Amino acid sequence: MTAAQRLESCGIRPSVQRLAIMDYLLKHDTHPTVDVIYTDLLPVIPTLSRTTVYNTVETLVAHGAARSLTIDSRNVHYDGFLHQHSHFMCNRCGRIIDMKLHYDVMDDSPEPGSKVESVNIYYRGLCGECAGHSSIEQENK
Amino acid sequence: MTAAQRLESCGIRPSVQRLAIMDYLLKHDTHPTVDVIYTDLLPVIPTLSRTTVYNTVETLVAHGAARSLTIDSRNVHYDGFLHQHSHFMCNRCGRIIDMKLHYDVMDDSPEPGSKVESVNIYYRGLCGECAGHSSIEQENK
DNA sequence: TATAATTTTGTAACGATTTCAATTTTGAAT
DNA sequence: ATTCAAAATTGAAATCGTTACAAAATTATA
Repeated sequence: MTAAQRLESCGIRPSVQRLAIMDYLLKHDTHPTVDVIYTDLLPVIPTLSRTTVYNTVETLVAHGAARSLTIDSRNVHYDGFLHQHSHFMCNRCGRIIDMKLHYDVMDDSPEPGSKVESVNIYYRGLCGECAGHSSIEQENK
Repeated sequence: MTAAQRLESCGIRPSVQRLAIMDYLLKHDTHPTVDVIYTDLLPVIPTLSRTTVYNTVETLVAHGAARSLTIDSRNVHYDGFLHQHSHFMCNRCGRIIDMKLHYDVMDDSPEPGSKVESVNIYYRGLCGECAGHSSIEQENK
């Protein structure tokens, strides 16, 4: 699926910036922050503003074209992969890795009358690379 | 379980501030932010500093006496209830409500060699109270 | 007591995000 | 095409949660 198709199917008007940001999310499974998106796209769109990236990811999430991840209390991360899946965040290097969902999520309500809209599952620990080493200083804490 | 017992069992030295904050977490299932804890305890401990609350909750989490919740991208919330459970955050009023865990969490690894340390599950939607109304302006967004 | 270690405190700094008004771009209607 | 209105982009300033830091206070130990 192209960025144009995703925007179209979510009812979002295309623009150079929106297409570039959507495209970035579709082509990277790294769950970038606003700042990463901004830094990586600046060479491509030299007039790009950080505010535009904030505005755009907000629009994408509001229209269901992307998902925001609040695993990391420091920054919000964004994910353009919409199929149901969970995440693993490495406590040492900070990477967020996709994981398959291994069980059926219940849609039970916390109290009568409430409506569940989304379910988020994430794991924390050490990724394969970081678990291998033993005494490398922590890049993220 | 008293605050003193919790600190003791987690190897944390007691102090007036630590006891008060631990006690606050044990007596409230509201998943307060640092600011809420600070504001509520200030009348009790007039000399309390916000920094102390930050330091203390960090100590509590580091020693396993409390848990931090990163559901809300705005603020970190804290939880003194240690049994395995999940959370529901209302998209309108912002409340975080405890939920039972309805299934076994798999401890499968995202990649070979990685080590899972914790699993977090949270739901978002509208709580019973907010789902009931239809057009009250949003207090939290 | 004296001394060292720990904890608390307040201020300043930091950094992610939001606000806002001006500018630019886009779309629709002439 | 040209004009006008609406929407999107931009950059600067403000906001606000959190962290850093050094001084003051408290506690533990000798």
